[in-house]
Amino acid sequence: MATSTTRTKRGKGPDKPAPARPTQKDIALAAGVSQAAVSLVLNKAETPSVPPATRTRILEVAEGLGYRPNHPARMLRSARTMTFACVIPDITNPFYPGLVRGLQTVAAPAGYDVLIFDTDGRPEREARAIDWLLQGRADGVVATFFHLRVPQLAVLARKGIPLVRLESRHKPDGPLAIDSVYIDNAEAAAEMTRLLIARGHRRIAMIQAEFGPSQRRAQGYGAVMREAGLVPDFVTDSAYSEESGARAMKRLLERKGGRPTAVFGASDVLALGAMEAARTAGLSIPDDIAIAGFDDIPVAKLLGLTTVRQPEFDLGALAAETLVKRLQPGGLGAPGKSHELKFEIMKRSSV
Amino acid sequence: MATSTTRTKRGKGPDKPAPARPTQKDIALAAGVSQAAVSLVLNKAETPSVPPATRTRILEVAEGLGYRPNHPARMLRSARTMTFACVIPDITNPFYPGLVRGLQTVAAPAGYDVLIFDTDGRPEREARAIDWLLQGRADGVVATFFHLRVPQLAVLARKGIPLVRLESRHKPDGPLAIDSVYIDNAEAAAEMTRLLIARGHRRIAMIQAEFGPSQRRAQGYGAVMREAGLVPDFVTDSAYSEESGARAMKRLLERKGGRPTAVFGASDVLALGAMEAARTAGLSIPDDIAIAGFDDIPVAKLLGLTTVRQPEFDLGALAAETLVKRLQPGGLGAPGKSHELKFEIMKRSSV
DNA sequence: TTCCTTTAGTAATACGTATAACTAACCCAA
DNA sequence: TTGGGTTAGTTATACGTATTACTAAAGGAA
Repeated sequence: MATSTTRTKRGKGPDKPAPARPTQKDIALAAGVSQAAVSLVLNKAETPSVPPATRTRILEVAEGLGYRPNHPARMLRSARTMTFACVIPDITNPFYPGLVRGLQTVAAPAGYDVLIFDTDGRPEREARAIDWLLQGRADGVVATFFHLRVPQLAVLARKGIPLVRLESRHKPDGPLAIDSVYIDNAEAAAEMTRLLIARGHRRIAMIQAEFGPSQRRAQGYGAVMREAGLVPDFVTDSAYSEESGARAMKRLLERKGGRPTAVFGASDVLALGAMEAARTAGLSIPDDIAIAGFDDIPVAKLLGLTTVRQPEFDLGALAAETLVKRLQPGGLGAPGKSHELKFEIMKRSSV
Repeated sequence: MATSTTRTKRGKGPDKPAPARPTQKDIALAAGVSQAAVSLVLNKAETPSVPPATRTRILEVAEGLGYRPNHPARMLRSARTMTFACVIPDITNPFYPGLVRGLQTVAAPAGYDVLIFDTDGRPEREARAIDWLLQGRADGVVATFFHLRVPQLAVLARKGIPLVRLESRHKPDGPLAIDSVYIDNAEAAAEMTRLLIARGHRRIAMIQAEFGPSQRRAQGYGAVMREAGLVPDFVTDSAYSEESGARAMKRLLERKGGRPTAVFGASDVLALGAMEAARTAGLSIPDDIAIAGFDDIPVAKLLGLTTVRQPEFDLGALAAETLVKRLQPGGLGAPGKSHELKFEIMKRSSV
């Protein structure tokens, strides 16, 4: 028993003798019971085999020593991490913090923590995320993948890790524990395009990003344009960043054939960059050029940006609910479902 | 040995037979060696006691089975989580994502992941964060606490978990592994106040939040105001949110004695709310009322908000570097240091 | 041949928890 | 007085990994 008390703990290096975090063994020793009894009392509300007196003593000793359960040990033993991972391209894109908040709001009461993994929208980082998840660091995942498709993602589901994808359209049900939440991006973009046309615009350009939901939004825009007998006009820059948006706008403004009268950014961040570039070029919005976006990030309202509202908080909350259900007994067997939420066109002053 | 192959794994419930993630034992079995040999090969670059042929065989089997190390088991065994926690009031406040990015940028190459914990700026959630950290979920922490002070935080350092606080001023060195990074908030606010006075303003109000760095900023503002023979004028609303800022501004505008000519928001988010309220009231900025903020969040530039730039990315990166150093052998013994970074006044069109 | 060294590993253990299986001591009824 | 049941626990084991201490076999030198 002396071995237990002389234990030095965590790194036998030349560090200061950081006092050990007390374990159940320490409590057991101090309370004169076995470690098993301690575990029983600490975890079960009702313990038929431990009388109230002993129970109280154990709890008091635990309290006195400042006992906190060792999370890694619990994870190992129970094969549960009580953690959700949130895999997103970029936390500095204002769309995602809202999503994260929605996730957390549902996850926390269910006992789950949320861990953020940024991919930068790069394929190798997305692959790393999968690898990371396969190490058993989270019980479930909410993710936006720009590059990976179901074949690469299926490994998660097969290993018992449910995944909820933030998607840009309805996905057919599949046999695996891969669900999705989405708004109909194509229809939303179509509606926004119709609005621009209704306002009299004929030369409408769309600023796209290379990957991600931009594609689907472009489809909606393109379809409506052609339907109206107009020519879709795409400018693609790399990422969902203001810099990309500004660069694309510059290219539009420098064109020989004259500039468009309206520009539809595939995301608010792109639209913001476009607005800045337009202002820098001395154009006034919406008189000289109309600008629309997609996402309705918090700033959009302040800047008067006309945009498509995605209910990001609700999307996150719904994703979390889906995961919580999946992780209840038997939940992994159900086929993958696709949940649609409604978008809304926010008409403001930029159009 | 049949026991190992018939193992069903993770939840003996009525779930689908999710195939087990292979362990070192499985590799050992398939390669005809012991688990110890597998661990050796997988972890050490050089293994004198395992010849190249065996080594290659083990690696091939591991690859073939799709082996991924079990993170919880590693954590338990090595008492290292390879995770940093980032404890912040609210990830939707645009100041923090930049900080997180800085953190991640330094943490990732050093092998650390970053986990986000929102406190909402509420004392009980801050206490929960401490509790959570004491469960051994992270090797180090970067945090902004609005309520907890060193006495409550010391427990982390005493248990060997280094902490870097995002502070609003210099902190004297302490014996514990508690460091801080900061810009001189009082001086920054003072300088901004001087700018407002130089622009001819006499009636300058400050919108404060109840807790957090607002206090320190208010001190700088108050000192300069009094020095200049002016009367500090504080309006306090609860949180760092646009709603709070707008509410506070409304109160300022509805005052009987006439409204101030300049308003200094203790944070950009507060200033943004104030701007909106001013616009709603039909005032033009800066002609009818000047507005200044603090933080230089990304939108500030777009909206032309004059503000104090905090190098949030660098603050995060520096915090991460500090943690990485602390976690090197012997790093926990050094006294706590306070690192100052420079702020910058961003003069834009709102003042 | 004997002893020593090298090679190529293996066996055992610990990390902290949860839980299934067991048991000693006592009481009560038949 | 024997058997069964309850009370109050305990013992043992497993989760997957990392690491220390050990060893069997082969090769070489004296």
